[in-house]
Amino acid sequence: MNIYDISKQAGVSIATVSRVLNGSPNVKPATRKKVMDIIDRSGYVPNAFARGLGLDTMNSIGIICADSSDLYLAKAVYYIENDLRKNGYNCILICSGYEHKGKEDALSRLLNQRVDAVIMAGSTYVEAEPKDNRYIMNAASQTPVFLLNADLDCPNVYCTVCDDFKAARSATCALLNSGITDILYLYNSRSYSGMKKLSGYQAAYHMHKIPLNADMMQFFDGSHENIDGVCRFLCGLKEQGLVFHAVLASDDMLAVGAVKYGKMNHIAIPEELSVIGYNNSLLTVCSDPEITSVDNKLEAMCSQLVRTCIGVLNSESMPPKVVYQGELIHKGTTRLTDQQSKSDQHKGGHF
Amino acid sequence: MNIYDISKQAGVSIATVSRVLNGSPNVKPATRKKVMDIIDRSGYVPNAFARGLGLDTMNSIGIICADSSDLYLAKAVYYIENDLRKNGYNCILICSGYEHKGKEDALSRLLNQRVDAVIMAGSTYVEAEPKDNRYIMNAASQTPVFLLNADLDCPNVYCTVCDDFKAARSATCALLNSGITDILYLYNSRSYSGMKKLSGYQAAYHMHKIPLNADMMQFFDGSHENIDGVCRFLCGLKEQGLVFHAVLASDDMLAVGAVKYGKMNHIAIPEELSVIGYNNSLLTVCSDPEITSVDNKLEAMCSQLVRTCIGVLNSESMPPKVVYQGELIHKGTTRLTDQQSKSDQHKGGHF
DNA sequence: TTGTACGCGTTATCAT
DNA sequence: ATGATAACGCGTACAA
Repeated sequence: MNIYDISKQAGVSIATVSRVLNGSPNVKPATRKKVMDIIDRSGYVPNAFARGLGLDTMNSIGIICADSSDLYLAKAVYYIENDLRKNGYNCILICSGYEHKGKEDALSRLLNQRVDAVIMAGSTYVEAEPKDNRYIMNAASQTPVFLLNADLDCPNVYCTVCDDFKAARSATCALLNSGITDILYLYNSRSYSGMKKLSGYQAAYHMHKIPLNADMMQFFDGSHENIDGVCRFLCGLKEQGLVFHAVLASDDMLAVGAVKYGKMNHIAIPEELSVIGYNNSLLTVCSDPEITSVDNKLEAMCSQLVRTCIGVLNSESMPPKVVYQGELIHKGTTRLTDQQSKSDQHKGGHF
Repeated sequence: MNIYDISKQAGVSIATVSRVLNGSPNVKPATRKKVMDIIDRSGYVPNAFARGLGLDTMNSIGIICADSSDLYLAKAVYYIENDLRKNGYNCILICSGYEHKGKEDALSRLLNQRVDAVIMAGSTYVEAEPKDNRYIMNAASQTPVFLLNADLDCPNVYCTVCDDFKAARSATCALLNSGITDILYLYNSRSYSGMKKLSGYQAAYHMHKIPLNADMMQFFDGSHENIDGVCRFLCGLKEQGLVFHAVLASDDMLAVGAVKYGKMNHIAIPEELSVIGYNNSLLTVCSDPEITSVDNKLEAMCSQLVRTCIGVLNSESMPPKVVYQGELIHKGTTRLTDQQSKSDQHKGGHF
């Protein structure tokens, strides 16, 4: 079944069928009805490939993320797919993994597919070495690129980020204000955003004029699901004599590990150990007590990212960078008041 | 840049360029090299739409799931995408939601895109009413359909499932054998697989000649993330006077709620309350104690599903149905021995 | 309001 | 081993 078959059966030319199909106003109602009847009866659907060839688009957008089963990225993909679909776009999903090669492959795959845009979700896509971001810039010269939680200043690249520096600083300040000065910063990623969080932690100490201790910034080098490993890692630190009364984690999963560590060692939470996670994910409510966490407004960010994307595809002028503000959500692993953390957000504007 | 530009620069016809591109053996090595040099230098890539039009495929496969941010489905999508990519296919992801309309829309969208195959992940896609599965059968007449965790006997539909009936029965038997006869079955889905699990629970009681109590099979009607709601739901049951010393949940998230319920009411786990979850997801290790859960071999199932899919696309003969066996993974919320549960798997073969 | 004819960039068939 | 040319099915400029 193609447009010729329909045109023959309806006794009109393919141009008229095409016009009916695409809702052109220049069709006599009677003709339109006649054609529509044939189309409905036959169940004809235009061939998407032919359409794509002529229009140079199949209305599809690529989404790259490192691991779509990661709690945070899974949410991001879900929000983005929903919004794009509402705007008439299909999503081609590629999980790139965390290695550079995988990222480049994913991007080139999508460009070969001639997607209308590429969305890269996750801070892992912008790296410290400028040359490692070259491949994104090259892609952007062909197709608009939209980054979620990563920042890259380049034409045709649009960033939607959460200010992780401020959020981490606020969280740290909240702990410092409550009188805890031995805060262990626990992280598992050295990505752009990972480094921003670390800087935020450090900035809070500077603000409070408390010297930093390198041992209190610990990198956990393990799988994103190895909660038990995090727990053992902290036990190891304790055995080495490291003393800390709070853990600020760059990810909720690390925070869950910290809570487990506390329980295993009979350390009361939050009385003797405060814990703050990051992402305010489902994990925070699985834990007992529930984990205080930084909410980084993922849904709002995704919604904004798609809005920007659609705008760009419609040749509207769009901001190359939109910054959201994280918010500390107090739950059961801290004994902080909202007042304290809020006052800190207003300080430190000099950073 | 198109194939004509390359052919001109190389001083050959487009046919030769095409042959070089597609690795035809009928090209003189010297010519091949000459053409390849031009291609490499210019960075030319064949137009995917034109290619699609000619070959009637763009090597893309649709994945439909209700909610790609659901822990279980997210894993499924991840495994499937990875395997398909290794086989040279791209994935178009659509989240259909749990309503019928969304599912139909998703499917028709993919068919319009002329995907090579459709994968529907999740038990929600096969419903009790045969007419509600009509849309899948129709799709199957155009494109092969692969179901994960759902069973539909229809030409061109291939099913990869886990025997949830047996798994639920084994889990229930394990509890019964340990002397607990008041087991609350908690579920949140009336899908095909949801009903299978429920039947498994009931079958175990039959096997042990213990009468069923309708109050002990409770449906939780809430969001997939409302752990607090589950907890309150159980508290409500307790207040109504319902007595149970074990909870068998159709989903880990429900089991997490049960553990929380136990803690809130100072019920010792597993001493006074055993809890078994389903899916053996990350949630089971977030909880304290870690939750005993039914592992349904998701990764193996996905791998098999993709293998079947690739086989079908290559016109190989493939089995329309592959059944996996779940396995009870003992963790901290039960006091069962492997022996007990294993012996039950061998009984009841008459079901 | 409608129809004709061409272009989109491949792949494949058939000559040579 | 290579080239000319016909599909593939649609959108659309232009003509009528």
